[in-house]
Amino acid sequence: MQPPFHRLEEFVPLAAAELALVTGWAAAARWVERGHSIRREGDPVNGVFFLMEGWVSSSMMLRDGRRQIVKVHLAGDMLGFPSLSLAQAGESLDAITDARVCTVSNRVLGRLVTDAPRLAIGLMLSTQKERVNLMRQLSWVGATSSTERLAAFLLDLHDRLSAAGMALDGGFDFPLTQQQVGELLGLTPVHINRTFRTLDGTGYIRRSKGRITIADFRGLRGLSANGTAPFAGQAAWTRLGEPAR
Amino acid sequence: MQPPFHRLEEFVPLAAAELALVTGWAAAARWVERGHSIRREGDPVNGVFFLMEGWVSSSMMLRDGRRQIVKVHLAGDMLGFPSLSLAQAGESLDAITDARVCTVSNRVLGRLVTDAPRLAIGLMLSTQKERVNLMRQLSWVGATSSTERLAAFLLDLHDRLSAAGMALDGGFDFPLTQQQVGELLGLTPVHINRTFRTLDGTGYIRRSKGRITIADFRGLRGLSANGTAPFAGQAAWTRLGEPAR
DNA sequence: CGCGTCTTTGAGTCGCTTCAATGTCTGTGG
DNA sequence: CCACAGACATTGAAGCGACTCAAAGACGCG
Repeated sequence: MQPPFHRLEEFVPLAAAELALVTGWAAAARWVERGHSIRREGDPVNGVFFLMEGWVSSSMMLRDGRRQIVKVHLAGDMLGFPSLSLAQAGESLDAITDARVCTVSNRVLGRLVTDAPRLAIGLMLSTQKERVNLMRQLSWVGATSSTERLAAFLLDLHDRLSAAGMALDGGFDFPLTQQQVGELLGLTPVHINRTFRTLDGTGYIRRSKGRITIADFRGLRGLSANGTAPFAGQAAWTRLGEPAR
Repeated sequence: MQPPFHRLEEFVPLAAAELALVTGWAAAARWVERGHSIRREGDPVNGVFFLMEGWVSSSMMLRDGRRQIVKVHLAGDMLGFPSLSLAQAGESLDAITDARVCTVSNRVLGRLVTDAPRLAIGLMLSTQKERVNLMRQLSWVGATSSTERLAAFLLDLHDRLSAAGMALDGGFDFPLTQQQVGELLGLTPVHINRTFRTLDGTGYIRRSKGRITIADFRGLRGLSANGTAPFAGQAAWTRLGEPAR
């Protein structure tokens, strides 16, 4: 199976040398078992990570022990970028399923601007995309009901899995526990359960163990409070004047 | 009054040529009146903005008309970066007070990597910082009570104003309406009001029109659910190997 | 003075939480 | 191959925090 570079090339196509570079990262991947941490809040920031395979959550802990999952990462995502601005890591990265990740050290990152300028710009745009996604999630959590929230999340997840070739006919693997979904959407696991039951009771989705199928896209989209974000793809790069040769 | 470049230099000190560049931006500033938009959701993405003076909100609209304010920007902030990844702007930028902003065009941005590499890296780190802040806000909104949320927001705001020299002895101007605070924290204006009254009834803060004073930092911090994020400052740059000459 | 915007207050309701118990599945060891 | 433990899902009942609806102050401005 080829490494999931689709996210890296979403905004800027990679030059041959750059492709070689990231292929080099991929060679040094390591396995992390389900439930184990890739990096914990407070750990030193030695670099960022590239997720080759599996699902990983990025979360922050509150003082009272409550946890907010900030994002569920899929294969192809870069992890840990935000902590570059911090003295110690501000987010925990935990493997939801068994996961394969490789580390991109600070040193390599620092050289990226000169060694792989197109990749650097691509990562910058990718980071902005993550910010948009965070803003969208914030708006779900801040301003919508549990049904709207869950609907929006499932649709978003489907789109992302779909882009990675991991969804077929609206169906996809779903390894998250209801507890985790709750921590992501700011709801209790109990209420997540009732909301799930509402959605599949109404026929919007179907569930079997470890798997979800979206049965009625139109209906779900009707529930969800905001549409799909119009990411610009390569146009974002062109717009900047394709500065990196 | 000198332009608020403190945010631009938080992570990487600017070279003389770079300082000249941003001073050039500042020369072309324009005024935006309180209540008016700098850019609306759906507008074309012609560049980003630098906020010279005043308060600006960045918000997303949901289909049902509800609005989520994603961030309150202060003088020195860069605005509109996330929309670089989008085909049309995904966020509205609205002047909360009269504001002075200048535009940084796509073309200028595109050249930044080669023309002002240190600034480019500084902006990249700054963007990561914004991501951390967004994550923190998400965790407030997703997992804390109204009191904790408001306390955390006021403390955070104070710290930011303080860094810009706009707070004295815990006191600062506060031009937001309770409606806007509600849209920011995911609560109704009515409930924001009651929460405010609780906070100043208990003596944590004092309010007079358009102004807030934090009277009991220790107490407020006790309410707030997470501490201050440990931003790395110049160390973040050093860690990357100071790659940009 | 009068109008619009914002703040404050009260009363009633609802969505989500809490607490608690039961059901179901999976893996594991005897 | 069955018994059992642990993790997860499901369900019910009761409570509470935040919302809704509504009305009345307070302030600023023309």
